[in-house]
Amino acid sequence: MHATAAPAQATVEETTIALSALARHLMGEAGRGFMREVERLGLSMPQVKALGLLEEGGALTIKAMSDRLGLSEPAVSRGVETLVRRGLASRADDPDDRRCKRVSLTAKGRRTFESVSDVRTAGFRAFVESLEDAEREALAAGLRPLMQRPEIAALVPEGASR
Amino acid sequence: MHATAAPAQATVEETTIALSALARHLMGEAGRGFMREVERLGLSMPQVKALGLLEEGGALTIKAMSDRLGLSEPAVSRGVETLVRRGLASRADDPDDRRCKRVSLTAKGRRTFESVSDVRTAGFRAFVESLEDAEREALAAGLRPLMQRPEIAALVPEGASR
DNA sequence: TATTGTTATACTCTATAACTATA
DNA sequence: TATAGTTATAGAGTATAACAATA
Repeated sequence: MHATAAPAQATVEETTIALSALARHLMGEAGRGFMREVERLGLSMPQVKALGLLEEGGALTIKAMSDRLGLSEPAVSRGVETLVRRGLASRADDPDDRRCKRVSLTAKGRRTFESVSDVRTAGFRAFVESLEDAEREALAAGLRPLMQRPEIAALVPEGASR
Repeated sequence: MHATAAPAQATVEETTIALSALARHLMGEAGRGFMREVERLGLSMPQVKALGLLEEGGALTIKAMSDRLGLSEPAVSRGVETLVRRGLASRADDPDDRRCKRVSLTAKGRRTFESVSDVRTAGFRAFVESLEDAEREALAAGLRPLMQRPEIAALVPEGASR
């Protein structure tokens, strides 16, 4: 055992435990309002995921959605059918490959996803607002370096940093 | 607008945005292995939640589980039946009120939940290990004050801090 | 022949309603 | 009369298999 190895290892475990506890708290607390909103809109979780996928992804094929959602093609086909029937998505023939259908979000679908997404963000905001100034400042300082990572920065919604 | 209000408000929004992005990253990344383990064990999400409830809660009635899981009593009754059949939970008559059944975790059920829980923690640990030393130190410093909050400290598993 | 999407079928999970047994 | 739990039934969502259209 090296003296220099101990602190880093301790920080890994300490940070893992703290991060786990925080994540569980956020999922439980902020997730409640999220699930209520999803239910209020009469959506299922896979449908919400599909809307989120389409919101970032553009015009996707059933196959592409099936791969990224981890659902069978028939399940996606039927799910998309439901979204189209409710006016949240639209289906168009692909001119380049007529076997494919291209699924896109309608304006209503986009609004619906944003509504769900806003409720989730509001849950996180409520948590942040519940913190003491010192706690919030410390948390902000701890998160700031992580936001430089592209894989995390990519998850910031478009107009959020304005 | 007061000059002192602006920084705090800015920190709330900045922190909310960063926390949202981190939470989404963790749910997506660490959640993947979690879902794989749940599937590998042939469990559904409500079953996992039920195991978690029983793990902390002790001997619960169907009614109590129904309330806390947000599921109907018949759904819980059948779900528990499945857990009992698989040897993960046990059902006993309540001697004080013979209308009630008391549901508890078996040793196998406890091991099963810990297995699922460990995979989730491992996902968080992998993220923490992926960080640079400076990032990890900063995150640890940012989380430390939050761990003083009882509602978050309560979510730390029993033997985790040893 | 291979691939995309849909339809056919069966299974699981859920909720509401009706029922049994206790209180 | 009210409550805890189960059973009956129906609806939503899923997967596998079989099929149609296109490449």
